[in-house]
Amino acid sequence: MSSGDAASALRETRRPRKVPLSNPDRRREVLDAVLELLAEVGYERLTMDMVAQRARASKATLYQRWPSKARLAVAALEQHRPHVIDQDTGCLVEDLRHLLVSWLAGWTHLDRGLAIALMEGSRTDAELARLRRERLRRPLRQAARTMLARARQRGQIPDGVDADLLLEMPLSVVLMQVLIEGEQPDRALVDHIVDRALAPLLGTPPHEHDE
Amino acid sequence: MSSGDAASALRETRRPRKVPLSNPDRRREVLDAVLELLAEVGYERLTMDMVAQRARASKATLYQRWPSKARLAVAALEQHRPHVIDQDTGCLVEDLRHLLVSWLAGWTHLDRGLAIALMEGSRTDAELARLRRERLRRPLRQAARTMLARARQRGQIPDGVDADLLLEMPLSVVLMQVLIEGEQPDRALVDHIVDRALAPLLGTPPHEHDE
Amino acid sequence: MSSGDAASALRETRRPRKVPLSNPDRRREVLDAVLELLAEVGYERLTMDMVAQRARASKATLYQRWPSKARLAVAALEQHRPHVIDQDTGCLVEDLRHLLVSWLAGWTHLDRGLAIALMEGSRTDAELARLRRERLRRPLRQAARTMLARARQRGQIPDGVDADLLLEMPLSVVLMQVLIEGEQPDRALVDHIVDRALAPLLGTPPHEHDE
Amino acid sequence: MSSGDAASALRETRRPRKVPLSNPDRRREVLDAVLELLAEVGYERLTMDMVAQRARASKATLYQRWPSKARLAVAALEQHRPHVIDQDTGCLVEDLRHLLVSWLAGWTHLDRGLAIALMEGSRTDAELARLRRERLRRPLRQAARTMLARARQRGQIPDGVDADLLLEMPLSVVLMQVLIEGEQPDRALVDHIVDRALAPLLGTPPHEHDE
DNA sequence: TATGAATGAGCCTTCATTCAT
DNA sequence: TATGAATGAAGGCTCATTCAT
Repeated sequence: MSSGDAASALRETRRPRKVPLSNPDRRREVLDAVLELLAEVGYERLTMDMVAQRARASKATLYQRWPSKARLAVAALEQHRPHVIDQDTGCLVEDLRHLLVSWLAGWTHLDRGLAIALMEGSRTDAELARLRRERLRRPLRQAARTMLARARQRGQIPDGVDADLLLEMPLSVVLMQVLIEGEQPDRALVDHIVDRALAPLLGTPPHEHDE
Repeated sequence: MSSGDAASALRETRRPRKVPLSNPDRRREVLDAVLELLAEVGYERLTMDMVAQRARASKATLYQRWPSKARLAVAALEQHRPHVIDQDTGCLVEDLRHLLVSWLAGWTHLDRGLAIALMEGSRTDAELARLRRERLRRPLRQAARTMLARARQRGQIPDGVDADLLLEMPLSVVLMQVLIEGEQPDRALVDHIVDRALAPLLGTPPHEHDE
Repeated sequence: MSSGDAASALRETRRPRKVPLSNPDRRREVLDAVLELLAEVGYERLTMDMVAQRARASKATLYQRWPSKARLAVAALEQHRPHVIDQDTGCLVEDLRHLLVSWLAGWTHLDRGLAIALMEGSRTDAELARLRRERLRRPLRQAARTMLARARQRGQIPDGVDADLLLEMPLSVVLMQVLIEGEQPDRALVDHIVDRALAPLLGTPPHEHDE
Repeated sequence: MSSGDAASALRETRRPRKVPLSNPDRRREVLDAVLELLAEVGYERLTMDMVAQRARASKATLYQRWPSKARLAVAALEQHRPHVIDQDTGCLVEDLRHLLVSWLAGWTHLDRGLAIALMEGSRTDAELARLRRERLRRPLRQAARTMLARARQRGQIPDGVDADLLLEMPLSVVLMQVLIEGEQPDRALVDHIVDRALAPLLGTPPHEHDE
């Protein structure tokens, strides 16, 4: 009998527990459980028992691969990389809109909880603090770099304006909405910011966008 | 001299505490200890033992006044009201700068920790969730309302611009800087945002400011 | 204003707390509260706070008069004396019935709880142990003594029978019913025992009694 | 000899406990500790620390197997089943004597304390209340059923007598003696009741019994 | 005397981590 | 390697009792 597709075997939540943590699919399965729980209850309230139960592993097994709760959380968050797509529309405002929307699209219901968990855990774990800094805004910023370079070349950035702030401002507004108000971010918020602040301030003519 | 000023008695850090919690100064002293600890370790890691120790009270005494850890935290945060000053300079950009700077001035080293503690605790306590929503941005927003109304009357808000976003954007940038990057916010950051984004975008001539 | 009838003043559950414990009515009021609580929650679960609240006194006041929880409970139970009436009907079986019924009549809903509380508290307090022994059966036994003497004189006690057991048996059955089964004892149970055991065994002709 | 008999390993009171609670002998050992403590201090005053200490286990270990103090007590009492032996001597009075004596023989020094603990705990725990009803008299009653049936067939039960009371009365007397007077029940008490009440009342000739 | 308030010593329960198989 | 089980060290909350007014 060939062992077949390990991932699909795991998906059948049937008995055959026995897949070792050396198996990457099994490892991912465990880390996904951790992510879910971090998002649901936060870092402090996450217990190793919860993880063991949801991942159907024994705590001792978890400790075999990850030496502490903090390191397990770090491993889980390391694996969770948000993705952002930069697209060249020829217009700074539209490029910004695309960037923000693509970033939002990657936010699942997990991410709000994870962001808070990351802040919580950062107090006591340096690795988590590093992840917090790296993950929450850096991906978007990096993607934005080339986009803003294009805009500068096209002369779309007014004199005296720090281009980075053109991304920073809408991004921060969206993140705050999520973290503080606790609401799910959506495309409408991005459009509102773009259309009622960035576009008029940058002197870009109003854009027709679908939906 | 009679038994005299209770507050001054408290200041002498002599053993025989014994000042009752019915004394407002003593109560404030305890709540301040709670605020410090919330800022230091967060809500989940805050223990009643810590509070008792720092406030030099027994846990039983604390429970006599506040029926649970959550309610104690709420009481502490209730007492900690941020303050913001609106000043009419005749110029939207300068009014904004003043508002943000006065808001920042109210941030002590506590506030970053408290903001995170508030997010942490919100997961499990509805009162804390309410406080999170009320405290983190509402005070600034309300102060901003009249300021923005003035600017609109003066015709300083460009067509198509949602005036609220003119506050929301710099404010969010500062808050994110604090929460995500973990840095102390300072006047320089406010000035940077105002001078390198808002002013040029709003077409306001560069302003000379001290420091 | 004359202070009037202290007891009636107490009954009006209005403000005028202030009656000192030196007042016997006030003292009785407190001890009644203790009895109620003992019956409701037992000895161990009785707290001084409960007593203070129900009696509308401060704990410190209670401790002024009674030096400990155990002594307060003892005082309350001391004051609660069951009463039994012996009546001469000329017939042993009917005398017994009357005795048991009069004893039962004195049982309020309190007594079951008190009996258990007494056993609970007896483990740690010698005074309560003494009360347990004295109160639970002695009153009835003493009342029974003369009754049984009369029966002996009338020749109603068969040869070889220990007269004390003629009381002890039905009494124990009723007490067990209460303590173990947790049911309220009633006249029907007494009648059943008398009519379906004592009377036939003693050769007494069946008696007509109203229900 | 291999690692061998777990029970004998337990008997050597050496340090390295480590025998898991999955081992029935170890489990019984723990539950026996609970029974002892229940008998000694009652239900309310029983603490998990006491159990842990006497059973040489950690509290956390206890909680792994039993989810609460109440359930642990229930488990201990469930395991402690009184036993009664019915023997056919051809004579109702002697059958009764045997029944009561065999029941008494099963009473260890524990049972008085347990009976009280059961009444205490019943106030707050429904499971304990059930146990109280089931354990304290039911075993004896059931054993008595067939015995009384035999007696009825033999015509040994006088007209008008409720046979159940013939057991209930002596049984209650003994139980009350134990619970109220706090004395150890012994064979002499049973003999006294049988010889000085039941036998003469039932018209059975005096019986010679040893000791 | 009556009381508002304080407190040391627990109590039940949980958790991250480690053993032994 | 995976796991069932054990545990020291808290953590939130309560209680009998004592102060101070």
